[in-house]
Amino acid sequence: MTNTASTPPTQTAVRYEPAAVEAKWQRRWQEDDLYKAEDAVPGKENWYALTMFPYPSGDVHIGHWFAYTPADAHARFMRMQGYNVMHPQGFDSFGLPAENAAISRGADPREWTVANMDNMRRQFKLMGASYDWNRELATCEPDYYRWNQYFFLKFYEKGIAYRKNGAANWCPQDQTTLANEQVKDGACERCGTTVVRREMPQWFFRITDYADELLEMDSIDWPEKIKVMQRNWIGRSTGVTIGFDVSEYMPDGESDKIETFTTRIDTVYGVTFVVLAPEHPLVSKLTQPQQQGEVDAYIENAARQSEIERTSTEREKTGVHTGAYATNPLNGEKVPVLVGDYVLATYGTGAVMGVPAHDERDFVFAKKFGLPIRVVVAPEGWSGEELAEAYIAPGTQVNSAEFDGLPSAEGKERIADKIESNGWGERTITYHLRDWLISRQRYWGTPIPIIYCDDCGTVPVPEQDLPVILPDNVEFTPTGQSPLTLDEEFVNVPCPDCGRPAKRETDTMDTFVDSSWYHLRFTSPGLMEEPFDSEKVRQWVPVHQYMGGAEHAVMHLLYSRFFNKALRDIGMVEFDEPYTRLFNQGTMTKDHMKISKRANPLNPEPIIERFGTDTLRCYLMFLGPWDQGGDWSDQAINGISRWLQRVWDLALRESPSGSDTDADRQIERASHALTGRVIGDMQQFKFNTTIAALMEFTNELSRSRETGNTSREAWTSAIERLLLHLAPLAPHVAEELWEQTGHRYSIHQQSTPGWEEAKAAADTETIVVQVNGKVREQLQLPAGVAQDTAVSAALASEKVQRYTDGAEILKQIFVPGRLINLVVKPGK
RNA sequence: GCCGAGGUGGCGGAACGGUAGACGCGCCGCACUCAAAAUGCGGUGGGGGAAACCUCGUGCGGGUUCGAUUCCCGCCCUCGGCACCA
Repeated sequence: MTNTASTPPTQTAVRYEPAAVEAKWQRRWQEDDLYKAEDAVPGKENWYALTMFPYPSGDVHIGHWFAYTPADAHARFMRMQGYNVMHPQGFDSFGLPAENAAISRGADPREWTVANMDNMRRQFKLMGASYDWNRELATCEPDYYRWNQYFFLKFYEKGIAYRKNGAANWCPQDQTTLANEQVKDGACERCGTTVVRREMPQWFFRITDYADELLEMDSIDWPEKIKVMQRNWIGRSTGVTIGFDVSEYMPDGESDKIETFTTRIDTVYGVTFVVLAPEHPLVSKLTQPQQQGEVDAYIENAARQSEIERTSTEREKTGVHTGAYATNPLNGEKVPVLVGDYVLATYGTGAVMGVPAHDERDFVFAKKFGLPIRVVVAPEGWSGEELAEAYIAPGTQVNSAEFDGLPSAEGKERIADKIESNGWGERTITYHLRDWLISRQRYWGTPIPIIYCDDCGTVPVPEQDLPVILPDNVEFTPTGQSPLTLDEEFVNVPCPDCGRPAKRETDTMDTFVDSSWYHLRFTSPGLMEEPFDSEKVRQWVPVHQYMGGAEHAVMHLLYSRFFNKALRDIGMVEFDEPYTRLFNQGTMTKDHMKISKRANPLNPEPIIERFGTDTLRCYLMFLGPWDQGGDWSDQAINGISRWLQRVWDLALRESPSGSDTDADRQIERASHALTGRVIGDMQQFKFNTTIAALMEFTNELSRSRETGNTSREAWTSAIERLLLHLAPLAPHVAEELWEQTGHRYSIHQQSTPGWEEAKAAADTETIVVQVNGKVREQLQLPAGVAQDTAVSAALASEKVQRYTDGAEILKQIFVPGRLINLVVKPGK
């Protein structure tokens, strides 16, 4: 320091220099392996704190900081609360960007990924997060992905994995199929390109078998929002499947029925037409010769439409007659069979019964095609007039034969009974959820361990031959086939069963397979013989606290739950859910706009250089409630910087040495109150109010120092408490001050200080006096003052008397420790 | 359209049904300085008033209550998710 001579005595000689402090402690913690998690520590409960691991895209950006540093603060807090905490970090390192980098600039995907991981690991270490790096894993390593293959084989054995030919979602840009969950608004979730449908054999995981169990979420403490999104995605609906006979229109005297699904069987007497999806197999058979041309043209046109166009709700409903008629089994009526693309081939049975009076879409369709609209569920007070729009709500059965007069809710049950007893159909449950399509026609992923033999068919790779290694040096020409198809050495293998020449499956797995079980691998990352050590899994999993963004609500978080249940069913884990608690952080913006590299950049590195990691960490947590995201301000971070500087000065300047017991009591009161607030807030991830409480305490200490009456003991203990609460939030500066105030390393191995409600309580309390609900006076009264004493004091106040003089007091409300409200009737 | 979260000073945001605006930013004033920066101290919702104090005020309209940002009913707006799911 150059200005020591001119420094006034009240100034500290050494200013807070974050860079030096942070480098020093990061090195020390690493040398000492301070955050290494033992699998069991006597007397401590385990706490598995997990954040959704990152994709190694290249740099740790501000969004990573916003996701990971508050999560780390919480993990650190739990450690100080006496838990044995494991907080691991790794890389979700298979995926398209690596391959796209290979295509666009000839980089090797593995080298590109490894270089990114090295860089990001370095940047992560600048965060000062309490990660146990001994447990780091990367999903692109054979030691990891071989277990994806292992699980795949187990699932195949159990029938959970299967191969099926069908129309799959195809992204023309990424040149691969996608799972339903990865299609948003008819476009690829990753690149935004409109998805098309393509017929091809693909591998699936039978997630639909778990649909009902996945709906059961009472045992997990997750945000309601995520639960709702999962429920909606699974989309369970209960109804009736009912067949409409079309035999007389079938070629060659075949007999057949159109199976339709409805949730409104109470409206079945109002059916005036039946609509098939263009892709429905009966369309070709039922189309009568005179309609053939029109139907063909319609189907061809529908096929050319994109998914977005077809599913737009604004679009006009279109359709065409097949010339065939179907018989309603309940009343024997024949209704026309049409083809319409508002009916989806992928939902229910791909055919619907049209009830225009009681379904908005059917209403529009009927109006357009001049089909009859028959009311069968009457609104209250309905007297036979025509409807201006479809009537959706419940009502009374009419025009429904023997069911007339019943409330529609009851009609639903009775009609379903009748249908079932006559064998016309049955009660059915349908789901929006489809099986998880896991095949990807891409290189940078886990090879699917299957061999196709002309003689033996589909042959699983024997377990002892795992892993099927992803070869290096393949050609990247996005042709719609996996690059692996061009690797002769990879593709051509002898059949494991008969030894004759056979070919390997060349598709790779969806990377969401990798992230479905990584939390298990963190318990035993180096293990060679098994995917994980069951004993250690028992010690650590289910994950106690999972943290990450809500964008994975129906992808990762749903897949992972499914995967856990499938593992349970093959006897590999014992619990039903992978993540007990979940917390979703919100999205960070800058100037209320999305942060993006190009349009609205916010690079953390210069911020760290200027203010230090601790300041950035605290600022991100101070922005607002973590789950609501936050808006970055270049100016406001100064406030945090100033505050930490003040903490530094308070801790290091010479302590006061007064002997005023009142001053000491005041500090003690503030100290205990602080701890109570901090513990409550930190438990609930309310970092912003935690920091506000610490700032208030800092202000209190500053005032106390000004008066100089506080004793050395009281002061020292207050500073100690401040540092202990600061430690999870600003770990470096807290550690440095801990050392400089003469404490033993490390502050991060200390416990949260204790507190007592009684000591946190004030000796006097402010009682607000209201007259008719308006605040008129504030009285300082001894704590715990009784109602009559307080009221007498209030009535003695001149300010209160102004409003009570000559008035009649009707009522007194007394809230202990808070207020008095005098309800008066004014005199005169 | 449906589901979820929100709407509070110039800004980010606090408030078990009990003093609305904690804490911070910004701004204003003062101190320190030749000066500036940094730092420290004080002030800072609107209107009125020299002040004491009065009054209005938490998206809009009602209601419950001694008392409502908070609870209830009906709207408006913003953000996120889903959406021809039969």
